[in-house]
Amino acid sequence: MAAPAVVFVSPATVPRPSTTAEHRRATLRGLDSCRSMPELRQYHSQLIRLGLSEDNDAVGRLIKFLALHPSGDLPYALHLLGLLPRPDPFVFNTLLGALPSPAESLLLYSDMLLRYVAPNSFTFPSILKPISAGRDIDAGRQVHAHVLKLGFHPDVFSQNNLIRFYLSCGLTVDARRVFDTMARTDVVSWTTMISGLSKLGSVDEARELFDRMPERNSVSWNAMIAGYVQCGRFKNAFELFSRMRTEGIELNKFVAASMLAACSGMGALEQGEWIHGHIERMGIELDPKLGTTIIDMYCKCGCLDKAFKVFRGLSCRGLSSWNCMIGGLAMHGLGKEAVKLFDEMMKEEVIPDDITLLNVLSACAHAGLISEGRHYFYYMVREFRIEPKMEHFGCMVDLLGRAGLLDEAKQVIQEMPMDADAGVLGALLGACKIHGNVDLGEQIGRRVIELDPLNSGRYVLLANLFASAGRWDDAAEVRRLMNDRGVNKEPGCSMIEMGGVVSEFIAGSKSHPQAREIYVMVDEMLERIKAEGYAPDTSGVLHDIDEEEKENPLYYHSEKLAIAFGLLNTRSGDTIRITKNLRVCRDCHAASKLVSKVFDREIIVRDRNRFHHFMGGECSCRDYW
DNA sequence: CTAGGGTTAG
Repeated sequence: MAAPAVVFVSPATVPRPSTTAEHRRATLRGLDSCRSMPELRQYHSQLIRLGLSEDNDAVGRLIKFLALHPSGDLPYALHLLGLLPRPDPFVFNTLLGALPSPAESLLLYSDMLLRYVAPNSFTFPSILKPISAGRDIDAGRQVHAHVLKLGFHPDVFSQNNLIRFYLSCGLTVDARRVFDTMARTDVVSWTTMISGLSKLGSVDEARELFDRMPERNSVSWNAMIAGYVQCGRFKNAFELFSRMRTEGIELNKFVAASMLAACSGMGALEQGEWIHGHIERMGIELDPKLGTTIIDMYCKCGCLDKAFKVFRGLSCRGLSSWNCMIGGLAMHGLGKEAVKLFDEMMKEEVIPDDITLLNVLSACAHAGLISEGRHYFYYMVREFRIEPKMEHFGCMVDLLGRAGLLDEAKQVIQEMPMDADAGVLGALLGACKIHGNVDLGEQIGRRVIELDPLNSGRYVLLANLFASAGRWDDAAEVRRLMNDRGVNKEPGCSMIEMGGVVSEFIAGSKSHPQAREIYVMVDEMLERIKAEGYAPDTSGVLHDIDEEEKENPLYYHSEKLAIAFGLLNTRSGDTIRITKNLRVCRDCHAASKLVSKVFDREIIVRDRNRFHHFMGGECSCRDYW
């Protein structure tokens, strides 16, 4: 049956219902499907004409639209509430949840009490929404007191929202207290705890709850999987995912998105492709978020062409899709292409944000596009009205410094409106290392270490800078400082996926089942590239930009082990993909170039900063990294 | 022909 005709065009066309009650009903139904402000105004005037301006139900629907719809009008909603002689809890509840700040929400709540409107079980979840979002601890505690005072503690909805509130404020103990004393919990109580604890870094505590919970749905599974992904524990995410599959839980788009992020983190292309395939097989629609997650997966797994294909195929592209694609091109050193895509985005009149510009600047930095970088940096405020943040300055320092324009980089730091953080100064330090400016590097390096005393990379970089200048005593002193502070070097680790299985290698480690063959292969590999002119870069023990254990011979850096494993499991013409946690060192970079030529493989290495595509003895970064 | 509003996942 067709929907009943509702009237908001002109009085002449209005079909006249026989009774006012019928008229009222039709108007209320129509209001529920109202989609725009002009339409709403028509309904409002109609309500007034029907004498319904004091009708809670009717005006309540108006308020609901005004409060919740994106094109709504909160002040108007509050105004209407003020006109109601006997507002009911519903009207208050709707507005309590829609107000932007905890203070306003709390104020309206006290207004509600002053007008003798009794809160019901919908009231506390509503008011806790802005309070949780605004992390207002005092407001939340007051609400908690009222939940108890007014006897709503048996209400699971209210309790679940108190848990959410405490977790959003980082108050794990309070959240736990509510959770542990609940007479009845439901799946949402458990899932809220799991998700909240994970976001606060207590994934293991979350996992204990997950294992104990009486009933799990796909939301619970995904909350736990996402928890692992967010803290970088991809292996745990994969383990849990396969358990989820064996238990026959639906792989919906949320789980797919989480797992795609896990694949991105590990650079696990085959797994990622499988998830993408599953999304297609299941006919799951690509919303902008999911589409972007797939694009990100392909970018971070080294498959730019596939990322582009998905990007081009998206029916609904969000800003983040553009940002992601531009960032992907940047990571792969394709600066010109990134700038081109940015131009295309401008032509389509998509409004860029700070991330867009950051990615454009980073694209310029990775490709050495100095003048383009300067252009976008100086014009981002004027043309796009985007104020540069710390990261933008860092990017500029990186761009200029890497190109050897140390003075200009220094000038950027001096002129920036905030104090440079360790990231920005670290970029300058890196540039000093590349260009052998020991004096500036020493000065900057010491400041970076004080700003970021727990980051091993900073010490290593400064020590290496001293070592490269022959200042061994200074280098040793920096190392001593690092050791005294108990800062440990992050061990270099390389991952490679073969047949859907991810193998991890740590420098010098022999724990892999094929370790013997791999080490034999490394030796053969090095012999064969030596014939092509490879000379191990052993100039000084601490010579590399970063960071693999100097105690381990250069030859058994994790990257070389991973390449050897890749060679054992591929044939001539194949591609080997490796993901590293640190930056690729100079020696491994040189070796990889030659291996790609001698063994006829394309080797794609993702390091901490960017991608290197080695082929035919060359690297896509043109040694500019 | 007195409903309408609230919580967990990317």
